[in-house]
Amino acid sequence: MDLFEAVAEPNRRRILDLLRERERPAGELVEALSISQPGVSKHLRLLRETGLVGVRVEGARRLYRLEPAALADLEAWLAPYRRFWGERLAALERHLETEQ
Amino acid sequence: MDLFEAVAEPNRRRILDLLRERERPAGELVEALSISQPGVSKHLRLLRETGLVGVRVEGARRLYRLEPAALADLEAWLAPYRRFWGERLAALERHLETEQ
DNA sequence: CAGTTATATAACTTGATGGATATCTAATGG
DNA sequence: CCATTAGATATCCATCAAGTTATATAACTG
Repeated sequence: MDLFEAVAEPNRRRILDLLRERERPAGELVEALSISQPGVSKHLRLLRETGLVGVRVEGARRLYRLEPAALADLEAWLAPYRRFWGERLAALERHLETEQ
Repeated sequence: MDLFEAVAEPNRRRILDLLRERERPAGELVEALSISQPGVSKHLRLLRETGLVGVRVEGARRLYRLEPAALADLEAWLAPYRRFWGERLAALERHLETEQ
């Protein structure tokens, strides 16, 4: 599973969003996600494998944290498009100004 | 199919990348993609349905163009993470400076 | 008009994905 | 220790996505 597919799944995006705030134990993510505990565990494994999250064992709990560097490839792919729609927006703005 | 899934597929990303340069007829995309013509046609339909590309009929050909505004939701999702890994990089830089 | 070219649609196959339940492991608390 | 809690792994199932071949549609071309 590559980065793009990892991020395509809504529950996984939700997990990442939650971890953006702070490190969380798996159980907390289970509560947040309305799918089964093994389901969440599976998503967490995938996220680990793609490098998007890291884990830290603390007693019986596993604390998951965001590993945002793994999003670099997505960012890199998107970057050239950003410029693109920036141009569009700029054009629209110019148009609106002219209209006034 | 939502935006994230649309972009998760490598052939579709390739199509978008090609259309970033310029408008192209479907056939040109078929040549570039090493999958069958109907395969490409199917991807183009999905990309149309998610608003990522637009078409223009010119005689027997369909000219596809990029519709970059449709990437806004992806951009919006990614944005808060960008700040995040900026912080990390900054922290690393500070660390390296301290080490020296 | 007949044949060819460009593209879309239909039907089908296959593999991967996401979910569930059941079970295993390891740590905690009494 | 034993029961409980936290989480991972195993297995199974249904769905879906992506590819293929075959066929339909429509526009050019001689």
